[in-house]
Amino acid sequence: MDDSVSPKLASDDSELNPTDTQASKRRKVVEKIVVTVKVGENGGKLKSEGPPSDLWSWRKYGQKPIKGSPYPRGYYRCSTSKGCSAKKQVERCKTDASMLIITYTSSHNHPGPDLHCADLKQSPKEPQTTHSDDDKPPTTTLKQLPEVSEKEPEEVKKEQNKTSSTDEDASEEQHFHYLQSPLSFPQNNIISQEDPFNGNLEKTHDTLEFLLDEEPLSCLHITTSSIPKSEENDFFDELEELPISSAFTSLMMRSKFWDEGIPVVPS
DNA sequence: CGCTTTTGACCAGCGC
DNA sequence: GCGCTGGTCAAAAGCG
Repeated sequence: MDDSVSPKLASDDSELNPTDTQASKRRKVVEKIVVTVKVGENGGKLKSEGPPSDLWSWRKYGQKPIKGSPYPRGYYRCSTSKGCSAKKQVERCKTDASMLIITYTSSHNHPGPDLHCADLKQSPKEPQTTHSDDDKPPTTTLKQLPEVSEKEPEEVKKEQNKTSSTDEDASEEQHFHYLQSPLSFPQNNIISQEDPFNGNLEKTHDTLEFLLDEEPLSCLHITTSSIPKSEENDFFDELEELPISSAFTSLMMRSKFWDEGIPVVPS
């Protein structure tokens, strides 16, 4: 499978981190972004650990039980573009099963899928998407953004109100979607910069920005389920402004500045 | 028929 | 130097 993926550790890290070269084949750190997502109680009900659905299509290529954690960690690779080396690891928080810890590594070597796609509730994962090559996504993406942003917040609102109490089956999937809604990432979103970055406010900031560019949707829902009403309002307020950010984000995304922006450098 | 997911094995880095 | 753990590969099975 990994057609473009060279055998073993050759293209991935090495390419991105010329400095590391062979010295650091795998375990050495690469750009790493840790995002914590609250998937709700049913999160676990989703197909195996709940496949993270982003704008990009991810293909699972491995799963391993992690020491110290009762939940296994899933390894995903971006399948949106063949040559894309973007990867992400998804694992459940050992302390809070409703929390998903998504670690993004490497960057996408291709623009990005259609943002509106995600919003439209399209299938979380499109079959190889329409554009197979690294072609650029239709500029329409930008245009659609505004619409999307307006929609998302509303939906999220509803969901929050409703789900806050129950949403068992049917909403499961939908719920998940909302959680990752690209526009709903208020600072609340738990972008827990794991240890290395922890304590570095600036770093966190960077990461946040980075996230915006890299994963327009990496956004999740707020983890703290107990959000005071007043905050909620604020939260939505932010959402309304998000559209702009989204567009901005998308712009950045297109300029693959992600490649250069290394948010986190866990020393 | 093609793609994704699942599972086991192998490889390599890291700590002791 | 050895053992452990994490990460990736590869083959098979399942699903759309």
